[in-house]
Amino acid sequence: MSRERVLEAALELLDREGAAGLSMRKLGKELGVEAMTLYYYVPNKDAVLDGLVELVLSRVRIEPSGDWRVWMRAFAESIRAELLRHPALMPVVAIRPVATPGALAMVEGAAAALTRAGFTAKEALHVINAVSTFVIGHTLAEAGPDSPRQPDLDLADHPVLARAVADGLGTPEDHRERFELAVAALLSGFAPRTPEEGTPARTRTGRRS
Amino acid sequence: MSRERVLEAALELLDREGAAGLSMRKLGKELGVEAMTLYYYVPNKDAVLDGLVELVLSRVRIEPSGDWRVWMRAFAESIRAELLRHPALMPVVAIRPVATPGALAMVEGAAAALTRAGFTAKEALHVINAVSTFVIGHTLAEAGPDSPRQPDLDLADHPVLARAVADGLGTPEDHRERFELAVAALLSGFAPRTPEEGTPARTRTGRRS
DNA sequence: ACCCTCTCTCTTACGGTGTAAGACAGCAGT
DNA sequence: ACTGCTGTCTTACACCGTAAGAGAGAGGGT
Repeated sequence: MSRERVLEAALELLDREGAAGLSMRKLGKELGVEAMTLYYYVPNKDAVLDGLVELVLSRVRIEPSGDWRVWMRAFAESIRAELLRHPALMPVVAIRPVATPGALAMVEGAAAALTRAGFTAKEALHVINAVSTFVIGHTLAEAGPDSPRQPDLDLADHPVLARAVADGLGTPEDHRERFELAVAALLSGFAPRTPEEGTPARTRTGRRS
Repeated sequence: MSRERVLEAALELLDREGAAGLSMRKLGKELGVEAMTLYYYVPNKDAVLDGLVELVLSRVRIEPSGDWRVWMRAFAESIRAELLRHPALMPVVAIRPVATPGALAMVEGAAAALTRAGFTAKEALHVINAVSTFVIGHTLAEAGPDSPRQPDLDLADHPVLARAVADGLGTPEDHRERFELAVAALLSGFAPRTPEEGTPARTRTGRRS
């Protein structure tokens, strides 16, 4: 028994039963142990949740080399992928600012790479902040409980909405599509004051007035 | 006594005591009434939370006329402003998809305006989705509990981070600044296939390679 | 052999939660 | 006067996080 085993079991329980199903007593039962025993390995439930967030987010991959827009996009997609693996964790992730050493190191690495691409330190963190908050917001909407459709009201006199739904809005592929579109849009809106290493402002969604 | 009074009292209690302080019993006490009485006006606690989200979000203003990027930005800022008025509501907003008739009407209005600016119905909803999920994600990070600074680890060997903090990262003005920057970036990344009504792709952050 | 200390698990208990079930008061209509 | 509706209350249940401390077992020192 160890903090690691507790966290693993907690994550599994969370995935299986949802956020409401994760209680200290059930978690104890899962490990064949009484609830209070867990408190030997973990100070309280909040610490378990923090640990879960840390655990999941530590699996995010980032490889800051080459065109910064390219690896930033990969970074965004990696966050989204890890989060979508554990939808019930989303509300937890949403509230908890991650300040673990690992996360800080990751941010530092990305920021350093961005400064190498011509950004100011502050600008670099702006970019990182914009991307990560966007990803969390978007994934939150994606993974949350699907909106309770009231099928009469929906399309009645909302022609544009109706049109979009008919075009496939709301399907899983659509989610992915609009995520990628939005990330591309967001990244295309940032640029270092003094661009280095080749790759000038890649066109991607047909802008360039 | 009415659903409205219950919701008002709930919002006030939430603002005053935080999310953990909003319980049916305390809410009852606030209204000079026993907890169970509330269940005459509201089916359950989740409905109260839904009502709160609806209430706060219904105050968001949107005026879709003129340059779409301009009113979209105002829309984003309006969402942020209303959310920041009730920080304790943020975790609640984050989870609950809003599908009330009012919200739908708002979305429809914005989408219609965007199609008038040359967007496809689906594209229009992509833009709206991108902006609103971004605003929620960003405001969540902003309003959440500030990260527990461990002052030794922070700047020790993270030079870029240290540099950014020295430049004012993390201050309230910085929050606003990076919000506006990111929204501008995001919006500048979208464009209708067939732009109409004058205003071509406004420059705002010095891109234009 | 003894005892001591440390590690780990347990039991018990407290004050809180959301809410189901139903009793009861007051008032309206017939 | 009786009926039925509206609004409030009481009681109760199952669950939660966790504080406090008891007790089992192992290991080492004397």
